[in-house]
Amino acid sequence: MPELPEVETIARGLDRRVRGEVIASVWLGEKPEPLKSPAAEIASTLERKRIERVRRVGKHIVFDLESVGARPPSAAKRKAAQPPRKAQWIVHLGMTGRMLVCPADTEIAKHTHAIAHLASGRELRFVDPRRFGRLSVVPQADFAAAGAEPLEVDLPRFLELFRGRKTPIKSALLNQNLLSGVGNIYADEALFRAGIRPKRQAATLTREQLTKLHQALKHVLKEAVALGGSSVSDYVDADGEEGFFQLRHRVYGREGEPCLVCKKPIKRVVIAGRSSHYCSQCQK
DNA sequence: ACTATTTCCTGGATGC
DNA sequence: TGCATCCAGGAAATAG
Repeated sequence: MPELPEVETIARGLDRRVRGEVIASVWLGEKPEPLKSPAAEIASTLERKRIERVRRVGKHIVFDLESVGARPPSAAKRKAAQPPRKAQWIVHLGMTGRMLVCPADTEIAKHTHAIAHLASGRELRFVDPRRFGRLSVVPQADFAAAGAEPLEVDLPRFLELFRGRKTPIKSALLNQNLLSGVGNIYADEALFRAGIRPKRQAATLTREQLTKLHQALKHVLKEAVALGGSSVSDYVDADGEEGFFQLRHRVYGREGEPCLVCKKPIKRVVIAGRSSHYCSQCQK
């Protein structure tokens, strides 16, 4: 389940492997579900573009693109409607989405929904069994996440995010319109490190508690990025390498196991349809 | 304007 | 072994 650290790891790997490559042509699968933009628009936007850079915004992978096609032959034509020279390809991996870079003769995996044929002969493939992932294009280069970047948000803005919110703090952390990039694992891990129960109403948290949460969230995300993310289920990065942050999980996926601080069994409750793990002794 | 719930989707785990 | 059922969850859609 790719969250900020996993997407960051994948985006860095993709940047290293396909930066500077030109997308020659694009194949899109039959089923339209993973396509947020119309297929024809995706294809026409991606083709004959150079990948200038690959980076992460929230949980999205952003490909910054620039046209490489022949210049218009005349000034008159240049004035006519030209496709934008700059554009962005936005990929959301959902739960099970993967971006593979491989030689063209590599066998096409089941659930392959999109293939970008690169001028070098290699291919960039989007594979997503559960089809929660989404592909879209931004004709200009102005994609922005809805919420704040967790690694950049300062304390005053962080405090402001939760003011007056009656929803459980866990739900608020998962709300991408508030913070972009936090998912189930890192919400649970940050709340444990901050000593806050996931069901606590966001608005009832003290300034001191939110300050602690602000620090805990940044700390846990940075540590996870440094370790290449958490490999649970089948997550691997762009090179097929697993992350190691799952070895540092203190509550996520540890229901019934002893708290690493106080030895009390870790509890699991469902909040907004999501498993939430916490220690009833250490978190209040 | 918020908040809570439902829905989408498939593979792996579980139970009989 | 086989078959049915449940579960995982990001985020959009829907309901309240």
